[in-house]
Amino acid sequence: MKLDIIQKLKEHDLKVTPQRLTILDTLNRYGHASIDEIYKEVKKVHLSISLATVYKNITSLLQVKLIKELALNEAKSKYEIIKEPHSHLICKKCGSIEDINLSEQIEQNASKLASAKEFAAEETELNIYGLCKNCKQNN
Amino acid sequence: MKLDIIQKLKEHDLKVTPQRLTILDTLNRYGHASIDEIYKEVKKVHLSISLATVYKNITSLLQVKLIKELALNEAKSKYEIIKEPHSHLICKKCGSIEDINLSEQIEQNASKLASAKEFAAEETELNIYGLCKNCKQNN
DNA sequence: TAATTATTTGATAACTATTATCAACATGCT
DNA sequence: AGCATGTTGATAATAGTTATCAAATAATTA
Repeated sequence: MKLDIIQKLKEHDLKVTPQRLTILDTLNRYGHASIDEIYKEVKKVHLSISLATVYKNITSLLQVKLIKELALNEAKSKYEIIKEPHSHLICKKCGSIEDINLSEQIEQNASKLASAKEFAAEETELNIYGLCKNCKQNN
Repeated sequence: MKLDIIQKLKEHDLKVTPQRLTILDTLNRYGHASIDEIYKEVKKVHLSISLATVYKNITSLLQVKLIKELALNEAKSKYEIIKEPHSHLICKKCGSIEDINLSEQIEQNASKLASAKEFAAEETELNIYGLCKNCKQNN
């Protein structure tokens, strides 16, 4: 089930610890989670986990590109497991984040714009801020 | 020249102080700047400006929407004066940021995707991470 | 499976970043 | 000029992140 993850950890000399797996599992279940959210959630399983352990793991998981940061305007960064490229619908009110498929058009268009400036694009990030379905109604 | 800015400040009961104008001027010249960069720069003019003053100004300028935050992955946020919508080419090596025009196509496409999810899009943000012309060469 | 090595964990100290407080001061208005 | 209100600068208080290090654990080897 998570053989690919374990393999990637081993490739980079990262050990497969229960804490690390629980962090990854939390990210999987949450989709996107902040340091605090991860910490609170992982503590349910590992009562004595240290906040520092969460930070250290996030750093190493970023380095080996198992996860990526999602830096947000006026809010704390969230982290997500790397999968296919996608965009984000970010609710300004409740903070919820929904993934949507990045149409290829957009990505192609973006890298075209970039190469016109002789910029070597590696990653395209499209974030849409606004109000989610729910918050739009209860306004 | 900056009548529109002064007007907007007054509309929101923000006073036109020299420090505040210098911060705006710095953002204008830099294009994008972090808190630290603004602080260092403004200090050249106002020797005794406090870091707290910079923070407070950034907060109030954000509130009245004269500037916006640019939250970056693995780097400190930068701030920019709000003008026409545009995208960013962000160099992972030197940290430089270049504005590019967001083709209308992309924006339209994005809000189409959003409304399909019943999401009320307010702002679309397209960031392209990679290597700038310069860093690409000296690699 | 015991021994060995390298990494990780947890606790906490150290450091960095941000916000709050408040008296003195500056701005905008009349 | 005089008043009301917002701002500044200094600094204390918080919050967020990173560094340190001994004890514990995972992975490897014998």
